[in-house]
Amino acid sequence: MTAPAVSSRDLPHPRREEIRLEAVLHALSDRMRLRIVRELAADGDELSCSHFDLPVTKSTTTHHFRVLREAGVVRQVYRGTAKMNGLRKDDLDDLFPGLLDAVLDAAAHESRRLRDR
Amino acid sequence: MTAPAVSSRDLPHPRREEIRLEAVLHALSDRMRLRIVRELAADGDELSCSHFDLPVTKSTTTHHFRVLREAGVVRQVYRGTAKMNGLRKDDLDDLFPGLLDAVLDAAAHESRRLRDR
DNA sequence: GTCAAACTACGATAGTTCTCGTACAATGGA
DNA sequence: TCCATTGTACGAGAACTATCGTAGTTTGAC
Repeated sequence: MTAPAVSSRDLPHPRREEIRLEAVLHALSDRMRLRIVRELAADGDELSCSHFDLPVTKSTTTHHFRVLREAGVVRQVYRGTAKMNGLRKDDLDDLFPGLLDAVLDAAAHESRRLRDR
Repeated sequence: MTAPAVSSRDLPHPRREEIRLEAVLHALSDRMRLRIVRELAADGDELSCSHFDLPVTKSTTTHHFRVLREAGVVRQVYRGTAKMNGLRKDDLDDLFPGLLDAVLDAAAHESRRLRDR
């Protein structure tokens, strides 16, 4: 038990040592999820699910957040009716130094490149 | 046409600018394929498909190499009866600086960590 | 207690993926 | 020419994925 539950509703997260590279890469290999992770990294803080304006339904959004959580990429905590999402940057940086930043850089590179024709 | 065909049998590859981050991450998010890429990176040279002793059948191996090729991760060329595979490190490093090395480092970290209990 | 907001659960569908086995094709040597 | 090596094509099955819609739960405010 690292942190006290913020709500009666707890969500299962992999412990740091249970996070697997393949699962992380898989979680990041989807348009929507990469977009979520980029926004979380850019903001640097916790964001609610509803903050993201994704072109899919709410239930699909729920699905993508669960994939990210189960892979160990984000940490989710209920705060009232909202479910807050935070990047597990500390855990990822410890396990896979430089990986998250490299992926974020790569995503930025690519979107810049595609934008400039 | 960058390089002359080594054989009458040519294989389709994405051009550098057609390589997509999500496809690369997806290609790398599989046990077998990550293993292939790690061996290619460690060897530094071209290796034939048969060089890899993967715990799957030949047709499955063919499948994985095709996924890697179509994502732009490896370049495949026929040389006699052998099909040689080389990492497209130059292209990947140009498009996504540091990404490949970060993934390879992460894989090395993880396998070391799992080996040491 | 009622209500709206936020999110989940479940069932369904269409598409993709990983895997195999069998049969086939191309190459290079004996 | 015949053969061994190497890899492909095709068909198929089981599992997974992304997506949706509908119906439900939890919470906080009124």
